[in-house]
Amino acid sequence: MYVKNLLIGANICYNKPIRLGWCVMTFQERYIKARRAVIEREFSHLNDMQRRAVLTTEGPLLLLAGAGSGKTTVLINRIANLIKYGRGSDSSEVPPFANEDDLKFLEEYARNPDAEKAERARSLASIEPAEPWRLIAITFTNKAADELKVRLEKMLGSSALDIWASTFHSACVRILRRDIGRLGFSKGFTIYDATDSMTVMKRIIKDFDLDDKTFAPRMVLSQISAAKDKMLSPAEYIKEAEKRNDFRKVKIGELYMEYAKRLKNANALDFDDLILYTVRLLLTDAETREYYQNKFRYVLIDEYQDTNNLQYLLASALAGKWKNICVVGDDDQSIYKFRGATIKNILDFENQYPNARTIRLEQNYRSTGSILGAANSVISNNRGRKGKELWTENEKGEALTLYTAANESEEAQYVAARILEGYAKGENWRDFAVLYRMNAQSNQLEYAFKRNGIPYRVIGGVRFFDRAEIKDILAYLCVINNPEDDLRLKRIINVPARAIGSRTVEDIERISRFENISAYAAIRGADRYPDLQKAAAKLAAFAELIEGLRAQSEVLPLDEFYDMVLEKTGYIRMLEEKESVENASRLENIRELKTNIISFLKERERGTLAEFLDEIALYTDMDQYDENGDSVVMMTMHSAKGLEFPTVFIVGVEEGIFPGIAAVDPEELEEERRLCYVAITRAKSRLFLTNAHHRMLFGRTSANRISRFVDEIPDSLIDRPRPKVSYSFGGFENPPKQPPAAAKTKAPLSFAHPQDRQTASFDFKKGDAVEHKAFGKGVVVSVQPMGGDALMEVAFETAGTKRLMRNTAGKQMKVI
DNA sequence: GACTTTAAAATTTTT
DNA sequence: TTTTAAAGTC
Repeated sequence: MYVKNLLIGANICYNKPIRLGWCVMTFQERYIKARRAVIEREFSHLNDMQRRAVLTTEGPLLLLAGAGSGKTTVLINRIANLIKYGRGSDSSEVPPFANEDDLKFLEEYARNPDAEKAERARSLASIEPAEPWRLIAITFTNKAADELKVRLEKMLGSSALDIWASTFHSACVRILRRDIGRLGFSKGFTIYDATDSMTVMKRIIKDFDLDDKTFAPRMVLSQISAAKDKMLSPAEYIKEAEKRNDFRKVKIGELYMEYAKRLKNANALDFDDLILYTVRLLLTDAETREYYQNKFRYVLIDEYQDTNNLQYLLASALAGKWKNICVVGDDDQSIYKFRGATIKNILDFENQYPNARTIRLEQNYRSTGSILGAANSVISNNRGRKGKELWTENEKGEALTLYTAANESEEAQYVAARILEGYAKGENWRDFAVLYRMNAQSNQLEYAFKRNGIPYRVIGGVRFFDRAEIKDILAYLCVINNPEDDLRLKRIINVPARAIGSRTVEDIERISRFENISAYAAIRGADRYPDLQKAAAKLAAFAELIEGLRAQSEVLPLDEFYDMVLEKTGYIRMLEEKESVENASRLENIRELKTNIISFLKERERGTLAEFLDEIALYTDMDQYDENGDSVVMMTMHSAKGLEFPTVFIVGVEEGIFPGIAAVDPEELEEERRLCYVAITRAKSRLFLTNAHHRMLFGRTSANRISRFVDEIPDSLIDRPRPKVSYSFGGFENPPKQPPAAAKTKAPLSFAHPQDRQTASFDFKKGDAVEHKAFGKGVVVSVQPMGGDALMEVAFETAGTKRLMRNTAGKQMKVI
């Protein structure tokens, strides 16, 4: 009885005042306990570790969050806690005004919360609740940042909008737009993306008369990026190279110097610069530093395992005053070393902050036991880990399936067959994802999916924002916004053709270099330079065009202005003049860009051109991926990070592909293994691994051994095919009669030859006027046959343009 | 200055 | 194999 009372001592103390002799808790202890109990109640939907992470608000915190462990949920709740209770859950302070009555109230409220008393409870339990603007949460992708924003707003209402939830890069842009003047740049800087940097570097290498094999632009740029990561200026870089008598490195240093100079002249910053200059600003300018350090009482960094040195410095600088820095990451999911990410940041966190606390989130809510077992088993072969083992209460589920195909096209057909099978059983297309090591592998899969009428989307590869027409239009907008932007000006000066040829452009370049003015300035003063006399009239007309649009950009709403740019520049006319499939899709893309503008305007009603360009500069394809459309998705394993799917296929699990041929040293191999871990843990309930006996890649056929990663999965978790099940049969035309495992049920449908598949009774042609039950009237824009089905694009009068599968949509739609 | 041919390169790529 | 850029031709 005594023992029991002691164990539940706290409860006893609630009822009986402290007079009872055996109850040794002081007022302070009881208050802290009651306060914590009150706050804990609010997060009772979380598991113990998650809750602990939410309630640990003060000081440095390392959150090791395994795949599928509810990381984002924790982040959101932690922010909510900070805003509502401040450091109440993580402090031993007792408010000086608190009395016995308050304590009793808290104790009672903890046991029996009463909505009417919530406000008093909150004020007694909180200590300095954080104003939303005191929080900064940094992620890597816009997608993650947006998700954070949306979920925070849902939870906290509009006050959530004051939280800085953004990517590293957009946070930096925000800081720099305010204060970059202190570094001698103008606030109107433009942002160069990777392609822009490449263009500049190619040009420099040419101007320097260097061999682009010894000095491959890609390699030079990555050296420069590495230098910036170490905060080395061009001069320092050269000095270091000279000290080591490294001629090649000296040359690279000179290229770096010229690159920096050209960007400076163009008033442009590349992606690395955005962070570099922000860090430099914070380190050198006390005023700016103090402003932000004071402001951000709580700093949260997501995906910490993927941060590079600069990002690490930025995070440390921002958290410099309050030291309330919470980093979330998973060392096992670090897959971006080649981009400068260093796993050291997460491994050394506890050394950097000796008083850091570490919490592991190891319960996985996503995958079956088998999938998790496979993932754990593979990753356990890596050394240099923080150590963490995921576990789950989910059921064991189906075993993994390994399928060995004869060649890559049979492999693709196998994947298609399994998907058709699942679809026939009522699963959605979007429940399937196919992951590969490199984009080049998507081709055969696309063929197979087309043959079988499976709607699909490929993420990555040729990117929307890398398409020529999109870059052209954006270049126009950039030049209008900032005519000094030489790079983009050169891109569009003769697109569409204005009879301003490469000769003239070279003259302009020479003059602008010689006079140390921008290309645009040279163009405006064309009649003053003898070399430009001949082209002067055309150049003047071009300058006139830009000036005119520039004036309009200040008065017209952005979407109307966009239309005007398309028209006045003659870009649309150029595409319409020559009718072709390519041009049609280009027009489509340009229209797509307008939807971006419109949705941007929805967010910010009076958004300016400059603001739009900022947002678009940091935008990627992944941000366009919406989970809502129903189609199978294909992407690289890298792109899949952070996503989840009921069924996942990992194709090409072969030595030389995955792990890739370049993964020679142990460190690189470990990175590949982490990539494997990421890929496996994307799957919720079913996982297929496939390899091929012979594979043609880049025009060469090779026979690869099966990936070592497969061998690292215990036999008990994976169904391997019976020996020689398929390869005596050859390609997909002669598939194995009985595909192994998982396919035991009715395979025939899935292996039907394409031509056997029922042809639809619906027939739609391009140009048909149609009426759809749900979408109303419209016109068929395109019909692309896909196996027995067809993918149609239909422009509806009110519902916009939709992509529909003929056999499905045909039931809802008729020609009118 | 526009168009055509040829040659070389192809991990992965959050911004 | 496929894509893209740079050199060559009209």
